Amino acid sequence: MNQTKSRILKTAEILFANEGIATTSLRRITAAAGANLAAVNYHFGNKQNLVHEVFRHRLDKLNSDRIERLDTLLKTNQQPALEALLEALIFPALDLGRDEKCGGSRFVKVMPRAYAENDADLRAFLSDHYGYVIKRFAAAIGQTLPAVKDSELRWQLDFVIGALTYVMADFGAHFSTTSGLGLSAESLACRLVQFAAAGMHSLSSGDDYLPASAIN
Amino acid sequence: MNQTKSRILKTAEILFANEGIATTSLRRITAAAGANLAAVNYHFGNKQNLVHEVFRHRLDKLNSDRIERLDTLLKTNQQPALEALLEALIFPALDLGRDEKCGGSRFVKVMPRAYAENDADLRAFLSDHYGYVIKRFAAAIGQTLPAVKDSELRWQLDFVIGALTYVMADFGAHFSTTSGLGLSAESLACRLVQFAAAGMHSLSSGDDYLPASAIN
DNA sequence: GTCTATATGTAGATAGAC
DNA sequence: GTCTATCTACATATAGAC
Repeated sequence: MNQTKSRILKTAEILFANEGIATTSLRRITAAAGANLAAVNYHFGNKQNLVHEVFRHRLDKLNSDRIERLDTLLKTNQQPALEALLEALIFPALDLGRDEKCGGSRFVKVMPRAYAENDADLRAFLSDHYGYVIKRFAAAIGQTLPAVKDSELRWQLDFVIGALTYVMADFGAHFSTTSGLGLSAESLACRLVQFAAAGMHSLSSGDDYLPASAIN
Repeated sequence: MNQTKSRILKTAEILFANEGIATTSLRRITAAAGANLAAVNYHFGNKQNLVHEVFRHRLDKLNSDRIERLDTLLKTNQQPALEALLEALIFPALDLGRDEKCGGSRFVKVMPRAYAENDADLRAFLSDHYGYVIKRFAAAIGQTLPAVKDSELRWQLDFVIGALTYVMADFGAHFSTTSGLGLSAESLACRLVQFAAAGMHSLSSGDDYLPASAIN
């Protein structure tokens, strides 16, 4: 890849992480990258495509890692444990967050913005390109927890992905400044897997929780 | 409150929810509210103050509801169950999400943006005004789970708030279009409480989870 | 309290020289 | 492939008439 092009891509990722996607101007990006404003349009066509490329650059690998782990699990074990499936979903994400050298730890702060900024085009791009990953995990987890309806599973996975997304952003923020508050990405990932598995097992146990207000 | 002022406040909330805070212009707000552009500066001073007022308008009540529930729990029971404490944290948020009539269901889509857009001023405002709420819950939960270190508890509450924030935004989006995918806000809240309590109990049990990759 | 008009800055995008 | 210069649109904010 052209040097100017890759500098713009890298700088865009940093600024998107720190200052948001919609609010970061092309002028700001090119100035920080030591490139000319017109270079963005030359190399990427327009801002929208630049945003897509920033995500594609990281998510292609993250999601192929997830699918690879999932396939390995399903090949060696036709009914993997919930914990193992959650590991396959969660560990690659926090591996990315731990990757200081290639800048993956920067990208984990960009990801939550895709959800929160709610850019219709970006959501469509992500859903088109990576939606099948969540679908495949939902299907595999559905096999492991047959008592749970599909619509229930959908919400439970939302809990898990919400916690993962939020904690990645928070972890990314603290990791760079305070070296992780004494908690490594790996141990954080283990805690999240344990947390999520316990939560999902509890919700699939059939022992429905009743609010205290309904008991009193 | 002046009619023009309250129309601007309400319209700003809707547009912030749908299109983001930084990216929604005052022109767009006043045009949609049927007001004049200059009215914003007259009634709110500047855009920053308008943003603060949108949040204050909802969060004052949400957080006083949480504190009221927490105080009631602590008054009648000096060691409340984890589930009860999580209810006090979570139920008011999903009550707000269910409030179609007064527009609370709109606001739940604005809240995640406060995290994601990472506006330093807005974060400071929220932390200054409402940070004590999370601190009080952390303290109360710490009493109930004495085996858990403060720094651990911090991450676990992040899991919970991440799941809550994410699911509120997602729920708000689907609630308005499909009437909630067959799941009421109340039952969603119960599931989240059960999920979070099971996760936190598991992490405080001392049975540390080991990744499958470490076992093989 | 509400309006028009305008000052001032910045956004994305592109034409055309080199 | 990279630059300068510029177009067009839209941002926040304010002064001053009514």
